[in-house]
Amino acid sequence: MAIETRLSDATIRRLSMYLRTLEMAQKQKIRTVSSQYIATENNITAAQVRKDLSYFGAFGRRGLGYNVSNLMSSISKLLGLNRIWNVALIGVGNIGRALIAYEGFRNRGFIIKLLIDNDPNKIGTKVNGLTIQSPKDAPLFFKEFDITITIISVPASEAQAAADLAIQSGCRAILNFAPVTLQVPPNVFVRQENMAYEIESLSFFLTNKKA
Amino acid sequence: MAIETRLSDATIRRLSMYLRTLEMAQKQKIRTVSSQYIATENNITAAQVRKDLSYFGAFGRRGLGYNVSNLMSSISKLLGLNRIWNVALIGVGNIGRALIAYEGFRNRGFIIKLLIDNDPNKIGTKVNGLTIQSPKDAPLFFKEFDITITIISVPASEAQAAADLAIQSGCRAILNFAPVTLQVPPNVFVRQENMAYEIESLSFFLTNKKA
DNA sequence: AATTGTGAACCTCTTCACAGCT
DNA sequence: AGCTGTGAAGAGGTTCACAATT
Repeated sequence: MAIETRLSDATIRRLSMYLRTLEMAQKQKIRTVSSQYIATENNITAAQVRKDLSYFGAFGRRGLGYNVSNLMSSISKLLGLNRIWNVALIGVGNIGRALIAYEGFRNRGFIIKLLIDNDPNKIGTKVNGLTIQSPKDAPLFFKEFDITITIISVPASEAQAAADLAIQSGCRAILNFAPVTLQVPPNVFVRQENMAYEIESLSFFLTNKKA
Repeated sequence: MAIETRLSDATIRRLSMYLRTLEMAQKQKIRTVSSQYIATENNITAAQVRKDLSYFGAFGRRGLGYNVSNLMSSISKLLGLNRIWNVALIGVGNIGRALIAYEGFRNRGFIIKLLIDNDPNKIGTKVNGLTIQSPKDAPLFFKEFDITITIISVPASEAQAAADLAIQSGCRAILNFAPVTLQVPPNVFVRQENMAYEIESLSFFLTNKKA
């Protein structure tokens, strides 16, 4: 099915949430769930769940609900999770190392195949069986490993250069952990992952909203 | 100034972005910036910047723009960043260790003072000078270190228990790295940090939107 | 001339409410 | 009776456009 409607980022993120809810339900041998069940697990409304799914098709049965295993496989397909994605990681520091070992990526088919760092002391050494490569060899290795997604975990001051390198090497999707807004061409997708922004919003609420 | 208007999460997150833009401007010895300058750096509109700031007061001068250093200190105060926040971290695994070393927290006054893990082999050992404590001693240590924010970096299956522990220990703000929607009382603030959700939204776009 | 601050218009996302299916 | 799918209504967030100020 072609996706025509303008979909919000929020809808896509919620699909990921629904998928986890379904996985947990399946572990508990639950065969069928209602939109209300999914909603309660995620602190949202049942109408939101149904509306989100309706953008992509009709997956449920009126009066009965959704078959857990069918809906899981539908959402997996929608999110492009029924395949392997080869991932490069630029910046093998503390955060980078944690991400290399992170099961949450590997479990979903995101396999880190290429490590890049500009520190001469790191280049040539191995982390988790992968040799750290020099930025100047990036275009070569991006092609060799058929990289489609790049994770940036360098300091803020180097993030734009890292993004430029990934894009020059043919990569169109970036997950950025540096606290910088990257400037990229319109055909490149960027997701910002910002631990600092989130903790700052907590301090804002603690400071201003005496609950 | 009392904050009465219903503020969106998005506005708060953008304040963090503006603060970083201002810091970068200051490093370049820029004294004054326009809303357009801040907007361009963050890929948003100038009207959005002005509207966001207007919720909190009038920080600029018509015809001139915003004084960098004044606006920095105003936003810092708004976000509650003009002080130290004592932070506990539950779950000293790969992600946890990276967060303990993460400069982005410390630089902003978020100081990790307490480490908790339920692995008997870890309890009593030290990481970055901090002794890992047992969950059963949490209430005691939360009080002793005056913890106001808890970072959860345990596996998904243990995240709710970790949140319950933090809340029982008197903590009202949680930064959650586990891919689970936490159920908490209405007076507790939770921010979800989900690396997996973000990379999945990249695979969605790569799969569906041939740009 | 440049730029802010802001009410109003606009647009997008969420919720409602109910017809339609099981 | 129970629950989905969805058009319409409602709420919320963003952009416009311009008066006010330097």
